[in-house]
Amino acid sequence: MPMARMKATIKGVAIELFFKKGYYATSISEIAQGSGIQKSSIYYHYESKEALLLNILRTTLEDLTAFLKKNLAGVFDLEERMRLAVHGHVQFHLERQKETFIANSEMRGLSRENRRAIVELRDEYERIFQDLIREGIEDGVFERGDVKILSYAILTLCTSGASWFRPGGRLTIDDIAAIHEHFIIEGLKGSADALSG
Amino acid sequence: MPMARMKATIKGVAIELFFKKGYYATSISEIAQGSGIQKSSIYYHYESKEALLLNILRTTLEDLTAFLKKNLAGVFDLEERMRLAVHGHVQFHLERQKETFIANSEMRGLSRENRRAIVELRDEYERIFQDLIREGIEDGVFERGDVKILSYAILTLCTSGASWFRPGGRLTIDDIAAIHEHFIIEGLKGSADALSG
DNA sequence: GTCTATACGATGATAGAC
DNA sequence: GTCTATCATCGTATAGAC
Repeated sequence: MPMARMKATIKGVAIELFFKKGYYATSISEIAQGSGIQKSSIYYHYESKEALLLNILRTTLEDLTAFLKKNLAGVFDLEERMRLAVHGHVQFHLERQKETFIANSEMRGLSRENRRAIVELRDEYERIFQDLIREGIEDGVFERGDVKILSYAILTLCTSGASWFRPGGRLTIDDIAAIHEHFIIEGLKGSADALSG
Repeated sequence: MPMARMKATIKGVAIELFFKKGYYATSISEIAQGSGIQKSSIYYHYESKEALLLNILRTTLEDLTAFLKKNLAGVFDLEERMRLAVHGHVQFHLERQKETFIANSEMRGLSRENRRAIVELRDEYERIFQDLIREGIEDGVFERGDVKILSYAILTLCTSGASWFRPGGRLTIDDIAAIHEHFIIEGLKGSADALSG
């Protein structure tokens, strides 16, 4: 098997296991077994267990941010930009449920320097939402409110779907994204002043 | 030191460590060191590491449910009941931030039977919110909507404060509870129909 | 109730053959 | 690229003295 293939296989198996059992509870042996190789062979592809986790977290956050920027490109209406941002955020979190769950829960498995790098990526993503809220308020599209708290509330609400969503269930990804999109836009326009304290 | 005291000390140390490093990443040795005893002495108070986790999860969920029921006792107006439920939920999650974080993230550390028992406690709590939403809709106080999805959204939103709240910061616990209370009541009354898909 | 000592398996990681 | 063999360490938990 060519290296790139096995490297991707290992990553896929790790995502499944980290999602199901958690990073610390998953052993290199289990990842090797799921990949059909011996545990020592893992180290040919990844230099450590933490490097494997870091790879998962980094690509997930990079893909997430790239997806958001792509969705917003060429759109200038602020309400429409927020709708697209929320919709894309929900969509990505449901389509890549396992990776985003890991990204939201397993940062403690990283060393200080690695964690710093990942937190910076996450903050960059959150800043896009905070800018959208700020611009919307300045423009009068949204009511006044605490930008940081609003952004946390929005992102948490949208991410939450990932914990109960089951593919093939009653609602499609687009249904759920639409529900959140509507709810949040209403909240930002109508009740945002309540969030300023 | 009398047994009850040390048992509580161990539990307190475990809560700190499980919150900071996670259940699997925390060793019995570390808990012992933090408690000022040898690791073997832990087993005089708790029969296993999992029993310690179970104890934390059970008391947290039992206290949470008792707090909610106490808050709702003697109040019959449905909007007021929902306000009190949200306010109490936020308050408890901010006052006992570490325990509720553990309760929300470390259930995977339990065996199947123990997890079943804890999930049942959690479901009992969530059912109180779902009943409130259902009754509010039937009474015409809230707009129509999907009761389960609404309850998940409400609980997630309120719990989220626990991940960024820092005691002594800009906002008090009551401030944050009031913000959420207002935001959710507005959502239930005004935009709830958006959540029915 | 707490101690010292220890059993015993599993872990992440490396060395070197093929 | 993958294998076998192995290392050092640490994990939970127990036995028995005090």
